[in-house]
Amino acid sequence: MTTQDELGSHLKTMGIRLTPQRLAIAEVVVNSGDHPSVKEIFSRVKEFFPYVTLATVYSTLTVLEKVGIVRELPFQKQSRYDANLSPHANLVCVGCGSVHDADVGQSMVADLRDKLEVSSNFEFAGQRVDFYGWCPNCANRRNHQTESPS
Amino acid sequence: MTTQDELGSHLKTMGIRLTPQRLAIAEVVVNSGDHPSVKEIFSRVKEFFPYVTLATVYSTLTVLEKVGIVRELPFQKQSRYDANLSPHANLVCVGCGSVHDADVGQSMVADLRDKLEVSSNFEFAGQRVDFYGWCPNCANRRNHQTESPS
DNA sequence: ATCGCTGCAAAACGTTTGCACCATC
DNA sequence: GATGGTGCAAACGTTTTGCAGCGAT
Repeated sequence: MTTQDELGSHLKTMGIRLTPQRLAIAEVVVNSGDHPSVKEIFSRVKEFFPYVTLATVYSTLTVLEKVGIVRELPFQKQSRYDANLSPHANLVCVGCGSVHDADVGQSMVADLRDKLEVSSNFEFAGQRVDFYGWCPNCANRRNHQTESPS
Repeated sequence: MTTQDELGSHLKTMGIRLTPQRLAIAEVVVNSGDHPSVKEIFSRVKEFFPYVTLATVYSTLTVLEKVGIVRELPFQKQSRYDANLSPHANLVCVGCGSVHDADVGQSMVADLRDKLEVSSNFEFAGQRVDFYGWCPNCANRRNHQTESPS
């Protein structure tokens, strides 16, 4: 639950020029429970700014990432954007493609990072933890559906 | 250390037609310590089969993934391929782009998965754990290099 | 001899870039 | 009024697809 005002002042604080499009794009990503793809962000923003283009969405997302408001999650087909910047795991449904944060396990992600940090001479800067599987809906549909429907 | 014969019989066992190109592509991925990109696989295979094309490499990698010999690791710019199918973490250098398996932490990845599996109603099928940072080489170069060289 | 893989070319797709006009500061 | 963001169009790089000839079975 982040207000437009909060987002707006955050952007201004970072010396970023504030436009209605940027505010709308930021709000879509920040207030989406899921991790929307660029096209999803594009179409949601289009409801308010019918003439907005993908180029603007891409450019704005890059700016928002640079000031630390969102994170890019590159996937095979297209990138999604995440407003949760703390170490956490994502649950990716291989059925419907939905992506959601795992409700628990944040500390384990941090623990794993700490452990790897001491046992390797690697300077850690970030991480990406995705678990693939079937969300409740898709798992259900999968189990109750015969291979060859009559 | 996997021999061509072992790879060959694995492919034959799966009912996959065995060609010299496929053998070479499989060997490159399986016997590469790192996780080569498609273009890297392409150029390594080209040393032995100068007329091989990217289309063949892509098609073969898809087949190899289907029979469970390799895994695709999609990155922002291009996909890499990994022959280590057990749950593990990757160390991705943001300086040089290299990708290597973390030597420890496999059990923690499995533990995290187990914990998430009981606390969510998600049917797990796989995972991808990447840690981003600076490899020893790039970290060194970064620390010993002034921002503005004279 | 059959089936399907290879190599070639073209298409498809997400993302990036160049530029003139316009809005924010 | 100056700077830089927007929208439009074209470019780019990776991946996918269609197809004829050839190689593995």
